[in-house]
Amino acid sequence: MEEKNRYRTRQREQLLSYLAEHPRKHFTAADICEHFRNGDQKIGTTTVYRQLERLVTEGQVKKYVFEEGESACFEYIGKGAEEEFLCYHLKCEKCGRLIHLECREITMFEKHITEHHGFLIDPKRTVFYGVCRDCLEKEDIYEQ
Amino acid sequence: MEEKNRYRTRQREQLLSYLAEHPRKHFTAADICEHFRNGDQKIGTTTVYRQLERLVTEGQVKKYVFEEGESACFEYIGKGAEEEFLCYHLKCEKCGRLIHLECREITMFEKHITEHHGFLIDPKRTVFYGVCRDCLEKEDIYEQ
DNA sequence: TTGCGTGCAAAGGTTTTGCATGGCA
DNA sequence: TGCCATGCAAAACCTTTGCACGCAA
Repeated sequence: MEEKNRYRTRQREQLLSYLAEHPRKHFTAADICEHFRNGDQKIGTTTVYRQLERLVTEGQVKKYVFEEGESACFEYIGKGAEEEFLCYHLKCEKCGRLIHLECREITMFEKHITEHHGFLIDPKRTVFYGVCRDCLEKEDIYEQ
Repeated sequence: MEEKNRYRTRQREQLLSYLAEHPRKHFTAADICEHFRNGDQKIGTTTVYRQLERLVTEGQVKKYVFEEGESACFEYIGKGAEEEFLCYHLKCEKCGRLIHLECREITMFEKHITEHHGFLIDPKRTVFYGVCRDCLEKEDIYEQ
């Protein structure tokens, strides 16, 4: 999947900057549209959706779906080294923390899925949802 | 959450039977509406949604919500052990197919993540995005 | 008879698409 | 100049709601 010739437009730059200025924050498409609704900053809804889609494909932004009926959330994760670019992410459903997973096991698992199930996983799109260590400990305290 | 007085209607019985006849298969609400579109089997859309919701509440049916804007999937699990039926899914980004993953490796991987990364993965929410076998083959033919 | 269930039509909300125009390289 | 990007309006989609009628118990 080669990067085609792409243009740097005002809209793309502004959108990306905005996300990058707020790491660890979740935005819905609507949030972003709202922010870029006025004056010379204006970005149309369609463009917001299309650029977000591209950024997710490129791996600069993660997309989450939490609850049904809620809009998808987007979070900036940046453009790191090539390796980091390809790493998987864990997302805590309790506290929202995003964990970068650096792990040899997953490479093996990936290979297994490709070879035995004929499926090529896309790490940029894939997110492991679950509960992180800290939140698990809190649960233990309060629920048991 | 007490069960209120509930009626056994033709629609409910037929819907439940249909699901029960296809365990481990996932249906969208649209699939079900489609199936019950004709003749004396007819069930209205609203009823399908409302009964599905009830069945989920009762625990007889599992509901997966993977992507906003895409339909939720429903899967019959019966009245028995609920946890055993939790499995992972692969989603093809090309053709949109949702694939049940039945795989021993992932259990090992899951365990590794829990033990070494302190993160408990939620299979209900987690989906592996990528490209399925069929679409990979098509790509090979046309793109190379 | 009582009140839950059904289903049509319409609403609600998010995301996508068609198409003409705009703008980067 | 050649493409890609933009953005308006409209469509597409999934799901929920209002409301009158139907039907199980």
